[in-house]
Amino acid sequence: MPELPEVETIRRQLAPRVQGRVLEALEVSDPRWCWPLAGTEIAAAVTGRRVQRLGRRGKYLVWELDDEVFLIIHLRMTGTLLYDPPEAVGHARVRFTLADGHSLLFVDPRRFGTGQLVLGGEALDTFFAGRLGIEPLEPGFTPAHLRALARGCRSPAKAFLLDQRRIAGVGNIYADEALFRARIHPLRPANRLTSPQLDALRDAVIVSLQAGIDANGATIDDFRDLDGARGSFQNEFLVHRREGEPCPVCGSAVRKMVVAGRGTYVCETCQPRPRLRRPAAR
DNA sequence: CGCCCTGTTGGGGA
DNA sequence: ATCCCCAACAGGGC
Repeated sequence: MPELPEVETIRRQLAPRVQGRVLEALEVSDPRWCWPLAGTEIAAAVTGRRVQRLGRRGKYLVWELDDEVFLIIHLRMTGTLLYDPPEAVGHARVRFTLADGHSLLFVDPRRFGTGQLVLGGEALDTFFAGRLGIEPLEPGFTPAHLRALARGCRSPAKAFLLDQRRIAGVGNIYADEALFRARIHPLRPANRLTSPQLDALRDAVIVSLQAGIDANGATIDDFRDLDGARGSFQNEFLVHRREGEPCPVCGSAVRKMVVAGRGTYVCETCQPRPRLRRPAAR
């Protein structure tokens, strides 16, 4: 459930509670979590080290420990972090114990979440360079940059946004929201977007992600914050998961379709369907 | 009750 | 480059 805004929300809540603290223990009860490393190897590497900073890159949470030891956590679909959790919590996978007496529990029913150990700043750069593109909320995410990314990309705009190697952190929900705000149909090939459309898309990505951060990730109905509190407002989205409901702009019914293998919500009045290109003459 | 489908992600293989 | 399937589980519809 966490996309960039949700991971950022977790980071902001968690950072003041762990930064400057020493990790006293790490117990991994699910071997899948840190495969191919063993839980004991991760524990040995992080134990006794201080958390210098808790950062984020795309949808990854980055624990920067002493001696350039990095623990990189990804929550995938259903991962959650709980600070000082109650005793009986199902699907507990990893327990962090801090030297100040507090603890943190990684909970993940579906077990897609991962924790990886990276040694050295250079290895960290390599790790992200192979998987993540630009940070959409950083100044480098310019109209020119987005135009360069779209050039030569024949995939539908939705697939273009979901590819983490181009833009880091946009997931299925915020992709729908950004495309709606930019009035772009998810099926339109990225390399056939006009310059004004790409400029609008850049702004729409930023606005959509920032709206999610400003809502503390509470827009996703499943989202639990560090203290297990549920988001108060569900359904803050403009079109996502609003099949059949009226478009907030024009009132026509929001349609659901499958694009890039994911459920996709669109107002086909505001986001006109691309014309099928005539097959090349031969 | 059981079967089938869907899902907030990313990696690997075709 | 691009598409499809899969990981493992819960919940909803039929």
